[in-house]
Amino acid sequence: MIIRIDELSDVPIYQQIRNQIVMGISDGELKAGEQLPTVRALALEMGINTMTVSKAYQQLKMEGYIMTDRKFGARVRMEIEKQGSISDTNKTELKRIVSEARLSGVPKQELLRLVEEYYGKDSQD
Amino acid sequence: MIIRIDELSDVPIYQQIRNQIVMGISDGELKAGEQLPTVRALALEMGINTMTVSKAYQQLKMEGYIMTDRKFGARVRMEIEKQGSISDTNKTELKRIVSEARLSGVPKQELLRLVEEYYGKDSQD
DNA sequence: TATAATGTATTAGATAGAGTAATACAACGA
DNA sequence: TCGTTGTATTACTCTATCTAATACATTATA
Repeated sequence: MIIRIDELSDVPIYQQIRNQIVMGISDGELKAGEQLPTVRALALEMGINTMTVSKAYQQLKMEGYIMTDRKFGARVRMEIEKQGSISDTNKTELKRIVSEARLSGVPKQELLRLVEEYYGKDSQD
Repeated sequence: MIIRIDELSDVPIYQQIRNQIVMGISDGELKAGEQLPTVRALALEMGINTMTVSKAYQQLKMEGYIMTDRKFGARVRMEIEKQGSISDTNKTELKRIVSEARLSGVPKQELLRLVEEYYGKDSQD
């Protein structure tokens, strides 16, 4: 999996790494049980510090997305716990994005289409 | 319009103010041409510094949402320029939110419903 | 047994952004 | 003239981010 860092973004590097891995899992690009690059390998590849990658992995571990092990390194968890609800923070963010899009003249259908695209195949479909 | 600041949030205060005003405009709570509180009044009311509010207003002005005038203070712009598209940043954010929701077991329909709710009545409906 | 690789902890420092604070200025109405 | 408006300026504190250099425990492998 290719991880790209936007140097101009105000989103912290470790957060960008974390986000892209989460999206990779959701997309199916990263499968359950799959091993992630080692912190050293990823840090070397991206030209950043080891601890920056470690922070991303720690957060992912704390959130239940991955497991870390000195034996196998970092792997995607087999069964990610399902809260079943959207966090208040994400709800507020979603409302902000929808509001900005609406004021920019983006049709509602375009937003719905994007959500469909990003969500992908639903197991309930 | 009531603006609430989440002290625990890692979103900067001036950004929270900016976001809530944008959402207020989209919701119709703030109408075109309506006058916003003065920077001093809002700063006093919220117990924050004048310049923090000024930063929020400057950003809103730069983005085309409001107009500032020494005569009338800050007002919502009559005609907000419509780009017609969603910014790359917001697209990435939207994908992140959708991915997290999906992995949390939130059904696609729930997300679509939220977007509908936040968007409100579409002029094209 | 020795070596290498794993995630992690520790400590320190540099840098930038956020927020506060105190003033001051120009523009405009009353 | 006086008050209010947004804004500019300057300085300071505080925090988060990121880098840097090590070190440690654990485990597979030669």
